[in-house]
Amino acid sequence: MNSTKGNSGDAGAPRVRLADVARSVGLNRSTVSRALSNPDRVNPETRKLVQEAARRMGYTFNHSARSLSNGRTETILVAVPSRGQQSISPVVIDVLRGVFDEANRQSYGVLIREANPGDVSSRAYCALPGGIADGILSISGTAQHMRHTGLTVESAGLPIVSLLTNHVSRQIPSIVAAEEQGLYELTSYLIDAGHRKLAYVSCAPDSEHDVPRYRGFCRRLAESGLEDDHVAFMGGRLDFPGGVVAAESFLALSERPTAVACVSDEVAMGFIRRVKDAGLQVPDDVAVAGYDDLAGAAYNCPSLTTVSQPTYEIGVAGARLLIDICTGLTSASPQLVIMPTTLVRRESA
Amino acid sequence: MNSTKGNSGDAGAPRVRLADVARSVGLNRSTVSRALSNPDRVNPETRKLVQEAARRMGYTFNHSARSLSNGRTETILVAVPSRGQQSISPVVIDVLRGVFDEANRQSYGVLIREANPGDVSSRAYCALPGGIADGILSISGTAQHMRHTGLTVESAGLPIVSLLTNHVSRQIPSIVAAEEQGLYELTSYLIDAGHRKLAYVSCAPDSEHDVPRYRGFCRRLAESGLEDDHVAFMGGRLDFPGGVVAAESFLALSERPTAVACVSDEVAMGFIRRVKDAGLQVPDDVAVAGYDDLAGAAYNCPSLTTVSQPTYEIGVAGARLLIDICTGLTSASPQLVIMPTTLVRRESA
DNA sequence: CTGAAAGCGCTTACAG
DNA sequence: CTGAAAGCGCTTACAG
Repeated sequence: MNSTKGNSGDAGAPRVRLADVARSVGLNRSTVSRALSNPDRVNPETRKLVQEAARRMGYTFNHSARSLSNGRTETILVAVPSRGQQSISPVVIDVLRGVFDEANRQSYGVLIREANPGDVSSRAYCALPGGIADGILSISGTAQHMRHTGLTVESAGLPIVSLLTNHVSRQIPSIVAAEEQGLYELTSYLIDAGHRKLAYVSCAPDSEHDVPRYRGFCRRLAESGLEDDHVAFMGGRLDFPGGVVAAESFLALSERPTAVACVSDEVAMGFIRRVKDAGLQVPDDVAVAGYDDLAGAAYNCPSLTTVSQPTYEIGVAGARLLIDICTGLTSASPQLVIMPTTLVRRESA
Repeated sequence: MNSTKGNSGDAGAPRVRLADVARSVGLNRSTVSRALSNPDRVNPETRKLVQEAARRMGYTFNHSARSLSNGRTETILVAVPSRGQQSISPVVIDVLRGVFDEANRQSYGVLIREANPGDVSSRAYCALPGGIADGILSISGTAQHMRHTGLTVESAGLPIVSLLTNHVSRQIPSIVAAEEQGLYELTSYLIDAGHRKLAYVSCAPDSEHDVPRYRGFCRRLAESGLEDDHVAFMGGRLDFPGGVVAAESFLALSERPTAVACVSDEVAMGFIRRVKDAGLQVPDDVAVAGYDDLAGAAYNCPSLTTVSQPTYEIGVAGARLLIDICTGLTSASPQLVIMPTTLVRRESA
């Protein structure tokens, strides 16, 4: 069958197998297997004997064989949204860190797939082979994304958990930040600071992240009877250039709002840059706030007042929930977990 | 054996197996297997029959079974250096994008492991199980890192390729940016602009990335007989705060250099911020340049003159080289590939 | 071109 | 507590 096991590119001697260890200690393979992966079901002395032999011989189990046999891969597949030419979003990266740490802790592997939300042909998941992962973690997946990549519970045939975006209506357990509440509090802060004419800068009006944030903004405005006087700008993109574009619209206004809440830190930075270039002072002429609390937010000039999300914690919680579902510890019921955000006051607003 | 196949968390019907397809078309499993993974070795009509049945029945192969049988996982393991509490370096992220794209193109999976260079106990690789990946891609691994994580050709038992850092002396094929040349050209540019007293800002004097960059800086200085008059500052960290620290030392100087080359963009941004706060003008009082050409470099105020590295391309080339070695297309000889850098002129210098 | 058989390296009921 | 056996779902020389 595979006498030429190990490709031409390999280095080193052939791997030690379970059978080799068994032979060396004079025990059956089943006993050795148990001693290694189910130590309590074996005589303590046997256990020790086997474990020492395994260590001495440099035995490590074969992942494919084990998975094939017991039906679990102890690997999770993480789907991160591609932004085309642009680098992966720093927010997603931070969630990923949490996922790595938790997966590591539980000795799970993490397989990553970058998926293009717009590209219908990226059927990476429609034909997801079996035996590759026990579950799927979707980070910041849009509805379109979920549909196009086959990230539905049925078509994947694997449990799915969504992070950062709420897909409980698709029967997918989701862990999100309290985006609406975050913007509600930020808006409160702006109103308390005396602002009466506010603006909101979004990227696309119906984007997954824009909807709850804008809702929180409007809700707070309504509570102070200010909802009729606000303005909403569209940058068109969730990044620095998007903020610049929005700032142009802002500058063109005859009667400008005195405070603007941006959908993200990157957008806020672009907005600030443009209004500063136009000679305005931030926050004196216009207060500008962001959302995300990226590493760079503290270093911006002026430093950004923003909403901090527990990205790392969402990653940890997501990995844990998914693994618990995979192992049957938790049911796959479409629960929604909302993690608290916190307002970070700095110079820009 | 595994009658309870599929964990309690799974969704959907049991997977279709090769044998199911075989039965449905009245052919042997071997023929079906060939028709699907080695189409040329089968009668065209048979092929079509099988492929249609497979599609109709929603068959996808089982990755574990296939790997176990043919000895290849078609997966690469990527080791990215952990920065502790900090987010993964944006440079590494961009390399990763290239890796994803190329792996995808070749239908390879990408398994990620974040490894802590300082943490000796992170023996993630020492006990790397077989059947998990065909090769390892190490991104920006330091020597210490490689040693501690068992990333040596012998101990991993798998081919390794190093990206961004040169480990050919450890018999590891490496793909790096022309860092020395990049700084040589940047320094040329500064000298041509009339600067005669220059400074270099490093993070740690013997860091993998500092050595070649500083060497390029010094070499160019020497060519103009300027090597005795330069200053080197240490920020201690490869980030914004590191640049701030270095700027303090700079400001304390009685006779200050007129141009400073920083080891990275983040460091340059910190440096600029601090000297601006001290009332200096950039580039008029002091010209400051970075290295990396991060997305934010263009948005900094002033925008950064810097050295651009082909990070995405290095990722693509790295994945391709590793896969070629795994499949035996290329030998695992410790070749060194040096990708060209380019000087990006903006406002800061 | 196709089929029957052996084998990849594990795990896990089932006996004892 | 341990062993013998069957089985996970594929692939691939080997015959025909």
